[in-house]
Amino acid sequence: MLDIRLIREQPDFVKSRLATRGGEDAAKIDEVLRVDAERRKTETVLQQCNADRKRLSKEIGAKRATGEATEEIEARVREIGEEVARLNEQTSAADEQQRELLLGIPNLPHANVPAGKDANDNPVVRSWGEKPELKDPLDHVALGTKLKLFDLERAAKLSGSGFICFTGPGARLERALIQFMLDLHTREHGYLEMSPPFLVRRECMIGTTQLPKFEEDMYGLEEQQLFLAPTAEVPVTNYHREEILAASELPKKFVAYTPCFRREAGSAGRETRGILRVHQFDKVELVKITTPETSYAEHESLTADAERVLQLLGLHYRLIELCTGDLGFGSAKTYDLEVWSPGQNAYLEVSSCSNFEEFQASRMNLRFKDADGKNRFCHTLNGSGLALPRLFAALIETYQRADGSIAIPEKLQPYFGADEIR
RNA sequence: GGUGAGGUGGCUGAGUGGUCGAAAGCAGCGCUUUGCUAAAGCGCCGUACCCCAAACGGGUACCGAGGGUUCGAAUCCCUCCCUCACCGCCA
Repeated sequence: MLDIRLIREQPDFVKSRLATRGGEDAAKIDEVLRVDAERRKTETVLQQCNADRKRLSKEIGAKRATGEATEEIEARVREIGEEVARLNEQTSAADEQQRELLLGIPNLPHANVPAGKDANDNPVVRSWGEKPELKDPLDHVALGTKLKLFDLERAAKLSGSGFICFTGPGARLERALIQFMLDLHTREHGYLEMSPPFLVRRECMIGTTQLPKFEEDMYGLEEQQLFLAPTAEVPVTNYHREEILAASELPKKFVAYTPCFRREAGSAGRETRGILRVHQFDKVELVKITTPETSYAEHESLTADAERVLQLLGLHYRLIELCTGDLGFGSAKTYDLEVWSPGQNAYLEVSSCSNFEEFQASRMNLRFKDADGKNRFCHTLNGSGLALPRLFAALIETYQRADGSIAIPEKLQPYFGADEIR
């Protein structure tokens, strides 16, 4: 969340940066300032009362020791006590209100993020490879059905629409991709592999900004007060929550494969054909915890690490930068990686690489000790490396052959154990 | 799930109602002594927040979390969370 001190000291700057996102957050800033001023006023009075009570209580102790009467002071302290209780309630209510307001205000876009209204204004940063030349390519649903790589109808029988059941060579290809990506990131890019819990506490979901704003998109277990993680970002970034790390151990680089659970409320009809938008999918996720000084360099290298997957698999892609109006709630800067899908005749988002700066760290109280011994918030970053179903779709569509079989890219063959599917 | 023990500062560990934000030791930082190493002595050494133009200034809160009792709670009571041990159940 945003630093209340920054809001206090430079409200106009904060408002103008938020305005580039296109929302109406200026009113929230005014509201939070009002609550903050009120809160500090009562807090000062409260602290004065507490000081009085503390002093007088000690006096009672001293007088009792010498046998002096204390009834009068006791009565006074009791009065102050009532006042304290009242003010206490007021301050903690204001505290809570302030935190709630702050949790609902999005991050400031980094100064160099291109201004824009929506996805149409996202500039292409670079692209790699070429669109494959295919005559009447089948899309992944046709291919997958024909070669029995997955079964969407039977998956719906199990869990409803929006679920996939990979089968036979499809299941094996999925697993091969996961293994391939984990090996690449751990062996060549220096990430530490994690296999975290998939169910997480509410505080974690607040820490990485899924809550409180996007609760309707999350699956939760009401009774147990746990949520199904919509991405490994949640358990992995929160791994060090409430900790003070040594500057020397930063940056920390984690890679984790997990299933991801998303309700996708309100997205019915959009990109819902086949396996492109589902309620449960697998993903390999990259997470970094860094110092503020290095986070943007680490952001570039994290993005490059994700791109490497597509390069090694020989899949055409482009990298776009999200403009201010399209930026996610907690992000200061984001690159989206889009792979080419011959079947859709479109680019599919397979990774979103973001630098959250201290937005998440402040929510989860994740800090490090700097060279001067001061505790400062870390910066957190993450990006998919990559999301499986769309990668799967782009891969089988790109490598389909005229005879209906699918070639397996060379780098993947050792993992898949064959050079084609037919 | 049951029973029992426990959760105090970076660590170890005292503290069972008053002057305790908390003894002591270790680690860390600074200074002094010393030919070097070692050792010794002295001092500093938690976090968050509030007031102040600012300070090596003043203040409040925090002893797992939240409530309660009391003039006053690390200390007493209740609820919850977590850790450990044993038992039960289980992949």
